[in-house]
Amino acid sequence: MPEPQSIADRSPFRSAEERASEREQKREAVLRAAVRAFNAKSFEATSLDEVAATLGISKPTIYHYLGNKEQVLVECVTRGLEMLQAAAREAQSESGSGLERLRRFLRRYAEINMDDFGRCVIRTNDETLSAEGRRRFRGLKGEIDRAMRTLIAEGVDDGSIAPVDVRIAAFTLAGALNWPARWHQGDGAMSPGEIASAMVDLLVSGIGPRVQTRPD
Amino acid sequence: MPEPQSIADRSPFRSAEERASEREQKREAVLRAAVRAFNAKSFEATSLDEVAATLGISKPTIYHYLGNKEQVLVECVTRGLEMLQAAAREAQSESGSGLERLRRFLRRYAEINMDDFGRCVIRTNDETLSAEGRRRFRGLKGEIDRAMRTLIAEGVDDGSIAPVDVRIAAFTLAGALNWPARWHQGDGAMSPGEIASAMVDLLVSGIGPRVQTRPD
DNA sequence: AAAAAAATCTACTCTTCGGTAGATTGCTTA
DNA sequence: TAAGCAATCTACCGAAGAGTAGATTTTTTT
Repeated sequence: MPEPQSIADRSPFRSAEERASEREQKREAVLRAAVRAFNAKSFEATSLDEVAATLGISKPTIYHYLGNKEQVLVECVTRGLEMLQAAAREAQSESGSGLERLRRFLRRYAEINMDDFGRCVIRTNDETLSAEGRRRFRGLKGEIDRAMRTLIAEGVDDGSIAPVDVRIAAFTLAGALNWPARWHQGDGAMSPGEIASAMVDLLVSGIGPRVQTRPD
Repeated sequence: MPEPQSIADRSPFRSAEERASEREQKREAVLRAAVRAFNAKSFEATSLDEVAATLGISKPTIYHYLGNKEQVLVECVTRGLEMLQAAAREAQSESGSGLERLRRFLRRYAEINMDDFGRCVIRTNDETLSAEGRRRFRGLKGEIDRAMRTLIAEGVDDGSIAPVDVRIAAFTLAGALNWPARWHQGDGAMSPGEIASAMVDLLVSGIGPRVQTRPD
């Protein structure tokens, strides 16, 4: 029994848009495979031959979709940085006390650092990049760092955050929430969201004994 | 005018111990130069030719003192890990509440992570190492991690630390205090000790608003 | 003084890997 | 149907860098 619908769906004659989108999908698949390999070992220790092999293709095919090895990395970190940037902009446009907005941002920040592309941002050190890539990378990271400091400062101003040294606080929070990029494996009992929440709660409350709030 | 004392001091005829110690000094100089280069870029991106050049020697001379490139790295991380191990043992043998002992340990932990060899421990990921080196590396790191968790658990038990999830707390504290290995440069206004203290204080108190302790 | 050992160098080898040339296959378009 | 273009491959080039061979120089020992 013929199935015309099905044949029409997967006709071998693609339209121009379909071809463009297929190309885009392949490009994305290359980036996804590359970022996983970079995260599993390191950018330097990963060869494009290895990345190609995991996709069942050859190295020149990667060059058909991306200019060179550095560009592969730059595209990966750019994806991660754009996620972080979006989170930062969202946090800045929200309502609520400084602490509430910082909390939301930090949770999202931590989650992104457990994503393939987010992990890559953390694990990439800018000395790896060419002058041009380094400029861009630092610029975007700086923007995210400034957003975090602004949120902290606003919380201090409105009293929702203790009067901390903003610079030290930003390093401490970012450091704690960057670290999952090094150990989180995607297995384990807790989801990234649960880990993020637990860590942020701890950073807000501290590990010191809770002050006994006397019932009135 | 002859200076017999000075000639005796720096006689060209060394004793056996002097020769052994000179060899040891040269070996140490190689490790110090290597760890600085590894920290500035990365192990993979640093060639032994570069390391040799900073010492004004040639690559084969490095091989005269150390077996191969991996052994150079292993020696560097071992030095760092031994410092951490010493700090962990000290913390466990001290007196005081769990929180007090944890604080002292964390400050020392953070300081070591701003030292050349400590930074190298943090920046080295075990996938770089051979099976043998990896086993050793993981073993020592695990010991330090267990010590931190034990201190946290003891603090929870004696009430000096809030009833936190020990695993999450260990990841959060370690992550925050590992991060200086990535950004601390040795310049900057604050000393490693000051940075360590400020970060630990923040982690203990949290960034949340301090509960107003009502005067009685 | 001769022999042995230690320290160091120059000049290699061999492998890995980024990147390219150019052929092949097959779809698209005029 | 011919020309053009997209996707992919095999086979290579050249640079970098880990590690070694073996010579040379210096120091130590006998």
